Parts: sequence; C-alpha cells; structure tokens
Amino acid sequence: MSCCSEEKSKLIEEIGVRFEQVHQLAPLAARIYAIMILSPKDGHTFDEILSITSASKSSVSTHLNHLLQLKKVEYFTKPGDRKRYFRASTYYLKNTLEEYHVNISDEIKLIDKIINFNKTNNTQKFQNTGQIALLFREYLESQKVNIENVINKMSKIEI
Amino acid sequence: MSCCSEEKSKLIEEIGVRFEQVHQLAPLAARIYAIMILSPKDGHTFDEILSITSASKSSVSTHLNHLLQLKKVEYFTKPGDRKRYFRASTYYLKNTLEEYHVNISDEIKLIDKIINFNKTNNTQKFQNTGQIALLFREYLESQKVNIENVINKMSKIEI
DNA sequence: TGTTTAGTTCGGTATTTCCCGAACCAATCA
DNA sequence: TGATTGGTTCGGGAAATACCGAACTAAACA
Repeated sequence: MSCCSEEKSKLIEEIGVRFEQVHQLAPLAARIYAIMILSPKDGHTFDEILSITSASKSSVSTHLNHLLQLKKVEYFTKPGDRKRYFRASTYYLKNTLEEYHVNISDEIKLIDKIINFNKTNNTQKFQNTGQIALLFREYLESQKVNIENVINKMSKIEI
Repeated sequence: MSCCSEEKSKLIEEIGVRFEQVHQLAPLAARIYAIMILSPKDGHTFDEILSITSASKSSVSTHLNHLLQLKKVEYFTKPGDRKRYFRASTYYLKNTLEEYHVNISDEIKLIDKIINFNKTNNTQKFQNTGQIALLFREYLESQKVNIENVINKMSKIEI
C-alpha cells in the first residue's frame, strides 16, 4: 500500500481482514471496500485505487465491479471528465444491517429445523437442551426486531 | 453420507454449509459438528462418524480433534469400553453466544476506529454519515447487552 | 505373544482461490 | 487519424485449502 498515511494503511488492513469474513469478500475486494469507507466524500479514481492497493489493473477492475454489483460501492462522474469516482455506497451501513437481517432470518429457519428434528428424533436429548435452544431462538427473534428498529431510524435520516 | 435418513442427511448438509461460514470450519469439520448436533444424547463413535460422512479415517481424526480443541465437541467413555463417544458440547449454544459476544465487541472497537478516522480526516463526509454510524454503533451496543442477558438466562438452567 | 481395536501422523495430491500480465476495446484528444 | 485515457476480458499460474492413503502406535484381547 502506498499513497496513504501509516494510520490509514493499517486501518485498511484491519478492516480488510474483518470484511473478508463478514461480507465474504476476496482479500483485495475487502481492501478496496475498506479504502472506500475511509475515503473523502469525493471518492477515488480507478488509478488512485491502483496505487493505494498496488494491485494489477485487472484485479482492481474485477473486484471493483464485484463491489458495484453487490451495491457496496457506487460511483459518480464529473461533467467533462471521463473518469469515474468511486466511493462506498451512501447507504452501506443500512445495507449492512439489511444483510444481517437476512442472515438472522435464515438462522431462525435453520434452528427451527434443528429444534424440530431433535424434538421428534432425539426426545431424551431434547428434554435436556430444548430449553436452551428455545432461549437461543428467542435471542435471534429479538435481534431481528432490534435490527428492524435501527433500519427504521436510519431511514428517517436525510443524507 | 450413508447410515442416515434422507431428512437427516439433508439437514446435515444445510447446517454444514452455514457452519463453514459462521464458525470458520472446513467442510468436513462443519458436517461433523452438524452430525453431533443432530445426534442422540449418547453420541457417536469414531466409526459411526466415518460411515455417516464416508470420509477417510485421517480426515475424520484431524477435524474431530480440531472440534474438540475448539470445545465445540466433547466425548465421554463407558466403563469397559475403549471407544470414545462423541457429542456436541453440552454448552454449545451458550458457547456460540459467547463467540458472538466477542465478535460484536471486536466490531465495536473497529467501528470506533472508523468513526474516529473519518471524524478527523474526512470532516465533510462525517457531517453526512456520522449520525448513521453512531446509530450503527448503538445497535451493536444493544446487541451486546442482549447477548449478555441471554447468556445469563442460560446459565441459570440446569442440564 | 501375536492380533485386533481405536485411533494418529505424515507426505502427497486434487481442488479451489486469488491474483497477474497481455491483449483488447471504446471514447476522447491532438 | 493516430495516440492516449480509462478501463475490460481472458488464459494462466502460484498459493492456500481440504482431503486422502499408508504406515504407525498404544492399549487390550486371545
């Protein structure tokens, strides 16, 4: 990474590592997303991303397009300027919460299947651990509601 | 997968795919963990796991040991029987919540760094998105408290 | 004391992931 | 109209991951 302060470079790496897992991104895609989040409002050009990441044009192109497709990144243009200026999607935090919401809904569906399976096939086991499983399920439900509330609050903020 | 009902096999796969991501496990490790969760109280022997997964002894050994080390799986023995009987850790749901708790704490630390960075380096951007970021942070805090409460409730249940 | 049981360890290989360079293209510029 | 700019596409290769077979070990059995 060149073209960055020491602090920014380190933060890009730290966010990058996390985003690989949370958002299921390739390392370079996660770094690019991190760069966007730490970027000024007017974004970065393709070439700037090239020099910050010191990756190849092809890789930057591929991963940037992937991020665009996922709506994690967006771009805008300036009149009389062929370049595109890339930045994190204005709603990336809200979108992240929406991802979390889908995730939790899936997890609830799955734990319901597990609870049901053990209830009918492992009756003895269920007597012991069933209560815990139901508590876990309640937890997921309340997380879901919590997320919905925060999404609503976010929707009311003008950007 | 042999030795299982159609329903159980499908559920093992479904849980497996999810656990690869959630718990960062290799496919076979995730399948074994899934099997444990859907197992009767008295667990499964090494050979039973072999025949359910139709994987090699070496792979089962390696991944089972990994799961033991992570405390996701435990085993017990029966007097006069050299075999070990493997099952999901009695506290696996509580342990899962504790994992989530650590994860959220890390995420809070990270978002604080991001908020701070943008506050001082991208002042203009922060004016727009700062409020959203703070809402996101609040959300994380409340998730954390929520998890703590559920862990406490779980601790009070006798198994 | 030789054999079976219940696994473990090690070296290797198939597969997948991730990234790169080179060639290419479409729009603009000179 | 030929060169430059701002990318895209494609084939390939290095590295990491996931799994396997074969040889091994330690305890127990016969």
